[in-house]
Amino acid sequence: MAEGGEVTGTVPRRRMTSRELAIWRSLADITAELRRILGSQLQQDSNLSPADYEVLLALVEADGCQLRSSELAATIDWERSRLSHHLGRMERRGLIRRQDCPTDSRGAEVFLTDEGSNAFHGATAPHMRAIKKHFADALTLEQFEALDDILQSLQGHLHPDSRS
Amino acid sequence: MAEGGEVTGTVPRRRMTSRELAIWRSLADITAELRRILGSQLQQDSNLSPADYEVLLALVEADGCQLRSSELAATIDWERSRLSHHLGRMERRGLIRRQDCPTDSRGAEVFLTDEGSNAFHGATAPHMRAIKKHFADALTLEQFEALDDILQSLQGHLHPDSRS
DNA sequence: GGGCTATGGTTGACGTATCAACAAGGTGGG
DNA sequence: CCCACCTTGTTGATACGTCAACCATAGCCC
Repeated sequence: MAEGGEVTGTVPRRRMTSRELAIWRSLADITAELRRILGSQLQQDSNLSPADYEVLLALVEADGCQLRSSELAATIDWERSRLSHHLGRMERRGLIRRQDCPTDSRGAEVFLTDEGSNAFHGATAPHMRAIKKHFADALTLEQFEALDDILQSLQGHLHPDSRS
Repeated sequence: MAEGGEVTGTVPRRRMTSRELAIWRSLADITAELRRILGSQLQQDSNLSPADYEVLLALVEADGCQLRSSELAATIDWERSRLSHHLGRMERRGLIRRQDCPTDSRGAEVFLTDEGSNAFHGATAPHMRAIKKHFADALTLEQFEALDDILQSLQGHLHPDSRS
């Protein structure tokens, strides 16, 4: 993995080649298609959008299946506004409920309903199967190693100072 | 790149490991963030959305900077309905225009306005720079090789029969 | 030609994401 | 206590993507 004799370690190199551009486009297209496939599979199997699933996952993993709205937003890295709109829709569908927070009258506690919990648990197994089928089954162990390495480089490039 | 002595060539392997799942989540998150960054940069620099850019690119590369609506849809792989909505918005902004097709009275020809052409040409250089800065500069040549290989595997897995 | 089906394109409804503005409750310094 | 300021969460406007329904024309077969 170590560089050979070529220089230009961390210095931005010359120009971007057309091959590098093509690889970016391919990466963008293929990941978009994977998202689309997995999303519509999830919708078909469980009537949940990927966004629903993300919210439910965060709640299931939280203590007592409930979270302050802003903690939930921080957990899944959403803007508060987006979360508020989405929680409104999920509440209408009976997946979650909100109630006033006892310790801060501005706040809201979000918690799972039984229906939300059932939906999440019913969705997980088919969703994992779909990820395996469409993504994991395509790659060899060596390719996973290489991809992990690449993703760490990209992550480090986007957020240079976040540890680990 | 050839497999060692391990078996299980094309047969779906055992279970998906949690590491493989984590790599998928990381891939999805990082590519989403890259799209977001590049998209908002494009918007800031040129007041174009990524979708606008894709449409303009297809038109610029077409003969005479014009295309039948359905050819355009095929070129960029969009549903006709999505394209129709988007062309409506782009037309309101003066980026493109539509006119009846002389050889097929159902059809519509889409063509670039001067404004659309200028917007596209002004957008390209900063957009390329942004892709270089946020994506290409993060990776080594070896990583590009590996990523290309991985993407071809994924592509082949998603569309087994499309040549090259 | 008359009718059937396929194709090209538009529309409306709905869910979703982002932005800016906002209301209302907290917090801390004077 | 009071006021300025921060945080929490909601709302409305706008843009976007998908789906199903739709209209008009083209192509075809009798």
